[in-house]
Amino acid sequence: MKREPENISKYDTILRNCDLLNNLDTASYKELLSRFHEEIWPKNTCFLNKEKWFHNFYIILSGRVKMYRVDPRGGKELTLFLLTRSDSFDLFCLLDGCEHPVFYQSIDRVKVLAVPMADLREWLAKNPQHYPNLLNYAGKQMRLLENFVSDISFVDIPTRLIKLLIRNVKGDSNNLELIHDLPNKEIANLIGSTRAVVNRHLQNLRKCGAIEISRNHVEIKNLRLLQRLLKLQEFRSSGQK
Amino acid sequence: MKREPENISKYDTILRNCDLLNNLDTASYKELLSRFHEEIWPKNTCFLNKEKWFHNFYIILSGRVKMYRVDPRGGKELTLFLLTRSDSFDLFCLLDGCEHPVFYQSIDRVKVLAVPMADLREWLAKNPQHYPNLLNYAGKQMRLLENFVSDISFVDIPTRLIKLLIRNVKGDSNNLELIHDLPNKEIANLIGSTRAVVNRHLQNLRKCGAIEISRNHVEIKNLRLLQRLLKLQEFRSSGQK
DNA sequence: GTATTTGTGCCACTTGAGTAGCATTGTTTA
DNA sequence: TAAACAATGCTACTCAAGTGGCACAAATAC
Repeated sequence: MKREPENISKYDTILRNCDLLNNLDTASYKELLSRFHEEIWPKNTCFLNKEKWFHNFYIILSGRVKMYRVDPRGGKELTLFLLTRSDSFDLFCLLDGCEHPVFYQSIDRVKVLAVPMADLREWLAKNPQHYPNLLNYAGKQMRLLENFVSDISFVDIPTRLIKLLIRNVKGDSNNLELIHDLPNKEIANLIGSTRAVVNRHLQNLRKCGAIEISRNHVEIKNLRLLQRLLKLQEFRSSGQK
Repeated sequence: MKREPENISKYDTILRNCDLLNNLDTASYKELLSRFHEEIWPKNTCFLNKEKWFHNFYIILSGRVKMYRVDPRGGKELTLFLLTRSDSFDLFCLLDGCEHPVFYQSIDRVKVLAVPMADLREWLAKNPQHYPNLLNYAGKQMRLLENFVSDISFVDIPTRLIKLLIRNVKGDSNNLELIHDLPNKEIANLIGSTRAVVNRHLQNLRKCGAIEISRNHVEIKNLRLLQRLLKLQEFRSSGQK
């Protein structure tokens, strides 16, 4: 499955969009990429982090990968990050070299570039001017996690659902990206809830004309309405106090 | 309030224990410390992050500082990190240079070493061999956040409370550190709950002899029992599925 | 083409966490 | 020392979220 860097260069736009690789000079960029090779994983492949990821670092070229935790008790799942093109993992292992007790699963057929973790560390040590890129990326991820914590603790399920939908519309269109074709169960995992509850609230949103639903498909019908509902939820909560 | 580095050297053990400064060579260490100055904040001083912290980076010498978020709606609080001696902040701003929408409040009279964020960045750029320290620390914090997310989403309040207590006993003793003198309200903020609910569960733990409670004081009476209760909770939850 | 699996929609039901309120008891301050 | 304040202990109540179950539809496998 190994390929030469020349072939890799066709992914330039994807890679330049990756937080770790943007604004690199051509020399560093090429040297780094020469250490990568391409891998393809079929849909729904699942790995425990420590087995494999511990030794490689990946950048996604196409397809989606979810990083999630499983409740050791009930088997409930929580999706921490839904990774897509230009995202990379596992940042945790890269940062501190420890195991990371999470699972990864491909949601589509996925193409990645892989590099041995040790190679990447070596390259960083040799080109320390690129550390700030990594720091930036780490900061970004930490902010996402922090927002997740406060959302789960402050915000109720219907509001979290609306926020999820709004966050995933592309630009000013009504087009849902990334999550439009997920089953209710996966949507529930993204906001820390359950299939039945998410379905209940999706039905409410459908009934008021904000969205349309079919099997493995959610479509935004009225983004403005969703935004108004969000404001309303915030108002209602504060009014009650 | 400025002091010379000679005075600072008396804090060596505290500073060497700080994740950012351990295993530095003496030269880098001294050069870095020379840029710091000491500050003292009275008890219960509260700052919004972006006003002040944006420009300085702090290492705590003594006393506790909580980093927390406030629900814009209800005014509910969530304590994200309870920082103490050898901890530092704000890591988020240091990493990516952006504002960080959190509050900081001193819980005790607090002594810190402060350094302008720009100085620290400059020092890092000049001594890039020390970036890995920072990466390590960032990784550690991310893991804490990730654990927080999954705890809030998977684990019920009584269990989170027991985990908080166990996590804060010093060594093998029964001594609660860091949180032993907090009011119920602050304990609630630490696990994402409310005063009344936390009190309810603390009473239960008291009634079965695991802890003793008085005003602004929680004491472990039977650590073994707490650990057994924790196992029991995990068992009960999984048994129900 | 049939069987099986996967996802949906919707019911009735349970429950843990949050809320409101208040009396009581320490602690601080004037 | 009195008054104000802060923290606690408890009660009764509400409600959102989760649970269990089932019929039905769509997709997939055989």
